This record gives sequence, structure tokens and C-alpha cells, in this order.
Amino acid sequence: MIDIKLIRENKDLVKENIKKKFQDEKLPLVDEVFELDKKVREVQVKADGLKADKNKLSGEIGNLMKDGKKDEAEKIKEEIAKTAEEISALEEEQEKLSKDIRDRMMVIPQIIDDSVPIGHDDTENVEVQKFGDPVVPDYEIPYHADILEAVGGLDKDAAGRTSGQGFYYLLGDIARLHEAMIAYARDFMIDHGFTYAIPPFMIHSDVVTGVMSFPEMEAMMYKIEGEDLYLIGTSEHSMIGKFKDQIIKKDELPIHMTSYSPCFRKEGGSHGLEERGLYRVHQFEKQEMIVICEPEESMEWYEKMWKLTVELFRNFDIPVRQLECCSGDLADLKVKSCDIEAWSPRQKKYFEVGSCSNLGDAQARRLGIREKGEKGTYYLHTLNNTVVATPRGLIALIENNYQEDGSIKIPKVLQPYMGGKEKIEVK
RNA sequence: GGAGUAGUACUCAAGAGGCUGAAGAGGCGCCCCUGCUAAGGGUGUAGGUCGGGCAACUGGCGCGAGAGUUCAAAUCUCUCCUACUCCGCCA
Repeated sequence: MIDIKLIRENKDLVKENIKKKFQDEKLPLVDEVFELDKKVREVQVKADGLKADKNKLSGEIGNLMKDGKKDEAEKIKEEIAKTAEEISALEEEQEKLSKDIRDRMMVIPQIIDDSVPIGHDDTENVEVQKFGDPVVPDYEIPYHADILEAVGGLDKDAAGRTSGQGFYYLLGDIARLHEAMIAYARDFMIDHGFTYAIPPFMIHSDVVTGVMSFPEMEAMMYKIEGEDLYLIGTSEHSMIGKFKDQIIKKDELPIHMTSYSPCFRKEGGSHGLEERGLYRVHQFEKQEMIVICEPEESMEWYEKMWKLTVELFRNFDIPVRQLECCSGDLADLKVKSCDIEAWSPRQKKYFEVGSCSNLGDAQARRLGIREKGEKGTYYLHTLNNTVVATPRGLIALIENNYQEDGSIKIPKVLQPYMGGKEKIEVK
């Protein structure tokens, strides 16, 4: 959500931004909000004036009652009744106008950064930089699920019976390797000065609507029946939610934390589930990083954050690239965002393994995450980035470390987490 | 899950239908004392949010959230959330 003052003071900027995102159908909203806002303020002035009168009269009743002048008090009561009617009519109008404004504000996108490349959709995202050589070995790399089954590391059939499509059992060394990646990622982030956190895996609805847009919520979040609880889709939700309605002291900033959680997603969107594999599933695990900082510092943090993910994947011997999200593909809450994509030697292309976003003050405004400075209270900026999410990270790892004999080489940095094991052999 | 108690500004806290946007304190500013620090003394100041006004100012809302009673609610009633204590259950 943007600051409505921006619309009062600089409509053109807001419209320009909408055009950049190719959401021209939202352009009329800006003028509508402008007019509605004018009207709602007029109504408020009128209503506030009447309320002031009413409060004054009410006070008089108090005095009259004390003096025992009941009759006069009764007369004033009648007067108040009339005013009260007018007030409730105005309040109704005010409420309706506010709702109309809110509905529109919720879909007017966040002002994107000047550096964001202009484009319509994900086909126009921009590759910024590659890290490591995207090697294609001279032997065939099988589909990841087949590799995993060959080493006895995956049972999707059983998961189908217990939980349905989109779930999986990881077994033996593969399950261990999966957790080794998470454990390594955790230690990697701790070494970079981030505070480790394990957050709640379920959160209330007000936190959900604070961190994501409504369509996202519908497509992603699992609701617990009969409770005001949702399973988190990422620990970002509970980690940013942690600071809801908080005024953060200057010496506590920047807040930078790394959190672990399982993530639950309906995947109700357009892509659907991938039937055999582990690429798109209802449940995965993720090491995440979040930052809450001063507005001036958020771009600097953004750059630092995505680079950490690159470094981590390079430590797993996985070639990656940074793909910058173009304006049209950027979610409405985001100021700037990029994906880190891992090389797939099987598909001979890169695929998404992480996503780094600068949300500006959008989440902070919705959730009330503020700092009190000399210039008054203001909203902070929030950022989040994947350290590693797996099994997707696992797919990248096994494809890039797959040996001709079907075994999987374990990257050096992970060996200590695997009891010194150097490879996983075919069964 | 049961029973009880509580939730007031950045923090602690007074407050039991009109005199409470909220005493008091911490905090913060300045000054004094002290060799320096801790502590102490004096004095001043502010405190959420949405509006109106060029401004000085000024109005509404706001005491965990929501609804209700009343001319009038932090205060009374209901529902919910959260925390603490006790009991029960359980990894």
C-alpha cells in the first residue's frame, strides 16, 4: 500500500508507475481515490464539527444534572438526538467512502525503483549476471526424481497414499543431505552476522494480510479449520509479522535475521503441481533471511542479500545467475526484486531457487512497523531473501553433482554435515 | 481443556459513568553538584492517530480488538485475542 499523500501531492508519479507495470486498467483508480479522498475529508470535517457540538451539549447535561435541573437536561437530550442522527448518517457515508478508498489503495502498486527494467511479464525479466560455468556433461542427466529413486532417497507413492499429490518422503542419505543443506545454510548466515530464529509456523489472518496481497493469500495459504490460523508459506510471514505494531529503537536497527521453517503452499495458481518431481510441492523447508532497516539503507541491503545466496550456491558447486524481475512481473508490494536461478544441466537452462525482494515501506505501512526519529514517526523498510529452499535446492545440487555412474558427489562444505560422506551411491 | 487475574502512551503506572488525552515516574532537553563515572539536586519539554488552518492554533477518534447500553464509557454488558497463576492432559 502506498501513502495516500502521494496521490494527493503527486498523482502523475503514481500513474506513471502504474503504466510502467502495464496495469493501465488501474489508472482510473488514481483519480477516483483523489476525488474520494477529497470527499471523505469534507465529510469528516462536517461530522467532526457535529460531534464537537454533541460533546459540548453532553457536558452541559452533566452540569445540569449536578444542579438538579432535570427539565433543562431533558430538553438538551432531545437536541442531541437530532444531532446524533445527522452524525450517524455522515459516519455511514464516511465509512463507505473510506472503504471505497481502501479497496482501491490495496491494488495500487508500490512505487518501483527507477532501476527496475521495464517489461510486461516474466519473459522480459533480465539476466544480470552469471556465476560459475553452466556445464553440460557429456553424459545424460536423468530427471531428478529418477536419480533420487535410484539411490533409494525418494518415495512419492507412499506420500500419495498418506497425504496426496504434492507430498513426498525423503529417505536415508537424501533426507540427510536435504537437512545438511539447511544446516549449512543456517551456519553460513550465522557466520555472516545474522541472528538465527525459529518462528511460529502458523499465524493469524491479520499478519497474513499485512505481509501479502489478497490474491497471493488465496493462492498460497492453508487455513486451519475453525481457528484464526494459517500455515505459513514462508518464514518471512512470521518474521516480518514479529514486528507488527512495534516501534523499533534506532540502536536495534538494522534488524537482520535468518530463520528456518517448513513452508506450506496450496500452489493454487496457474502453474499447478509437477506430478512426478519435487519442483513444485505443497511442503518444503527453507532457510530465509529478513532485514528491517532505515529507508535509506534498503537498497544497499538488497544488494548484499542476493549476493549471499549466490555465494552459498557457489559453495555447493552449483552455477547460478541473477535474473532481475521486470516491472510487469514485480508483485504489487515490491519495490525491486530478483530471482537467483540455478543451472540445470538436464534441461540446459536455469530455474528459480530463490527470490530476493525489497518491499520498501509497503509491509511496514500495513503492519505498523515504525521508528521514532527527530522528524517524527516513520515506516521502516523490509526485505526478504531465500538462503536456500529445499527440495528445490536439492534438485539443483544433485543435478550439478550427478556422476556418470549414477552416484551423487557431496560438496565439500556439506560433508561434515553428512558424517564425512563424500558421495551417495546407487542402491 | 477448566478456573482465576490482568492488558492504559516509548516503558512502568494511577484511574470504578461526566472534572481524564489521561495524574505520577522513567525517558528526553538544559542547568547545578562531583577530579571523572555512578548517583544526587534544580528546571523545562513532549507523548498515538485522522482532519481543518498560511500560521498561532483547533476538532474528531483513541485506554488489547470488536460489538452493545447511555445524552455521556478507560470505567457497565457481551464476544474474541493475548499474557500470567493454579488444575488437568501430553511430546
